[in-house]
Amino acid sequence: MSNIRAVAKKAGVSVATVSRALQKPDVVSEKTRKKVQDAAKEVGYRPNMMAKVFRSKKTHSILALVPDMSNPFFARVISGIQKAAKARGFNVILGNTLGNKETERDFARLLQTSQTDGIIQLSARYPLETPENDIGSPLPIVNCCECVVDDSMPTVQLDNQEAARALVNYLVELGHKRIGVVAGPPDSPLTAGRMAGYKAALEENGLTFDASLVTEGDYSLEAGEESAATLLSVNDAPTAIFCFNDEMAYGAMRGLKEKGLSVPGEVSVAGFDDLPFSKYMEPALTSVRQPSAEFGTVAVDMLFELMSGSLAGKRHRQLPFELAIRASTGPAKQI
Amino acid sequence: MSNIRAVAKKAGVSVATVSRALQKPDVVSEKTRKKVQDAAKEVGYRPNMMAKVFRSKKTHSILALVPDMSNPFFARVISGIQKAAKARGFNVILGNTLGNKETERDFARLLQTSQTDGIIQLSARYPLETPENDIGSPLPIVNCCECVVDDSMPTVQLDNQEAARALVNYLVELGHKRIGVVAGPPDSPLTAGRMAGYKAALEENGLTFDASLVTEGDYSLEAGEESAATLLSVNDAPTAIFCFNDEMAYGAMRGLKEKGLSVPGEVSVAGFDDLPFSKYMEPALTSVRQPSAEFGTVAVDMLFELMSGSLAGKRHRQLPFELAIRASTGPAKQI
DNA sequence: TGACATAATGATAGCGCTGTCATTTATTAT
DNA sequence: ATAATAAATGACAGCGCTATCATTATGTCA
Repeated sequence: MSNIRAVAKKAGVSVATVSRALQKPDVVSEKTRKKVQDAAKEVGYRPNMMAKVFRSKKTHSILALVPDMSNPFFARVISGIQKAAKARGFNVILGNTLGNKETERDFARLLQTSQTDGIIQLSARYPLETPENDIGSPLPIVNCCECVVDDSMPTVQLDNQEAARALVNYLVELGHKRIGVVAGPPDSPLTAGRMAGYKAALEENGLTFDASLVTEGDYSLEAGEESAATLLSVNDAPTAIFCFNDEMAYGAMRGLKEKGLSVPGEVSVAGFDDLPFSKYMEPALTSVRQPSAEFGTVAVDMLFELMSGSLAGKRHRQLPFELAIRASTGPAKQI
Repeated sequence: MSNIRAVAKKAGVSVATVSRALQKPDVVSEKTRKKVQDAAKEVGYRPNMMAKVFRSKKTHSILALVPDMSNPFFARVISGIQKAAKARGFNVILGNTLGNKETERDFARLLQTSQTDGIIQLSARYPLETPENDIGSPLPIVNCCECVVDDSMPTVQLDNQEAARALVNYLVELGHKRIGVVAGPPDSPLTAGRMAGYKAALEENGLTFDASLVTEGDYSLEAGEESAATLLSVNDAPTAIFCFNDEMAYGAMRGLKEKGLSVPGEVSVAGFDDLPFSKYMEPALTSVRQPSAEFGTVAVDMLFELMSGSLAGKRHRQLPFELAIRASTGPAKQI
């Protein structure tokens, strides 16, 4: 593999000039630039990026930490991240943690061993919280989509509470008084935010919170199906079910139909995320739209500001949600 | 940031010994190994991976080239790739090409500039085919899921032709004589393979091929919807529609319902991929199951064999498909 | 015990590149 | 034309690590 020295020799200049001609073309004369470029082409020069990275201490790559790649919502966010990163000449390393704490830390170590310049994490847990990992200085990490407890971490998020509140308010307007919830994992701040919105909406409409109407799911299709069954077995079963993501809503719809209940005739179902599929479900799913790809873009923007030290006061950005009202929700069945 | 020299000093040994103690623990005495490990911990040593990579010329990363991350099928394959790579201590760099030729080449260049050890590509086009990129020696690339024309490239694939044939045969058994197709992009070998299977099945059942029953789609939900409309407008419209992926099948089902046609009562619909969603559609979608995660695993296995030079004779591996018969297909409507 | 093989360690070059500083060349002002 | 300034280039150290080879310590056997 030809190296920078071969080019220098061919072009009759020093290696430093070659490096300059290729990296910062504006500081060399047009004549030598041309000379170097020709020589590079002639000897088939391919810069060894690893040497460059090693020397310059910039990897030009960011790590995307995600609990589950096959989750379509995350896939879309990552797609946004990748596009934005590429536009800046950065690569994206994929860290699929499967929710595993150890794996998260393994990946986070990439940052500490200078294999990546920054991290965008799509989960709640701060991956570097062990004392062993505490190296004092703030690391370039941006949290995306999740609520985080640590206020100092830069975040891009939805106002989950407000979104949940809006959706539940809409269900109440339709006449629903018993609204079931298929929530996310109980320890997640995101779950907490949406639950808070749910409760707020109940309260402002004079409805009492009933813990038996709340189930927990892991965001999978199966979880939705099981939760629907659970909710139906409750005394005075709900006439509407609010799932904390669309996949669980799909599962719930299936569960309801298996019990012979029509959606939305007998039970309304709503989701969260508004995946592209949701429009195509039968009936089409009511959901809260999250600007998935934009999450990625904004997160990348923030990470770059953070890395360049120019992250202005606003460490927390909020993207707007939107209610996507479709056919899976309808007037409450009169009892 | 403490480096290897600091550790050496602390442990009272040479840097070479530190390197050995940490990289190949079995060649140093137990005593010094312990000494070095303690010293490393004490000074908070974090090896600079980039220096290591630079020196050893091994990046321990592979690139996954994929046309569209948000395609759930690809997302699952990548998930498999990532898991398998991680098990071998390798990272996965994500290359979302959006089908763009230039972008593909940009990413492929990572290999040539020693930023990655190998590539797994999930698209058909050979990314390094320009003369500029031709550096003679065979590069460590494995093709996954796609059919490739170039016989020398190692591949993991489904027998797409056989799978399509099996599915169409099944539709014929149900009594369908006019079977529409929503195919993939016309230039894709994968499309060609499945089309060949479709035609073969028609032929062996004494049915004549009718080009007006074939539409092309880009694997999107929308394409399926539009294609369904197109197929319905044909003279003597099909009683069954075979889509080359599940997403288009979802779209087709929606399109049919919009025209007031019942599935499978009036028109049967089948897909390809068998995404987890398909079981949850209403009606549940008949499809060809592809072992998505296993694709990733096997591709990684092959890539490692290729990189270590131990790839045995079999450069083409085939994974088994399975028909997932569900409610979206039924007996042909009698005319 | 001495001769030899083997295991463990040390000394050091250098991977390919970039950043710094010194030097040369071109440009402008006087 | 000369001095002062700016632009362009060259020389070279060294990033942190690993690979190689030389050296020393340890073990084995007659």
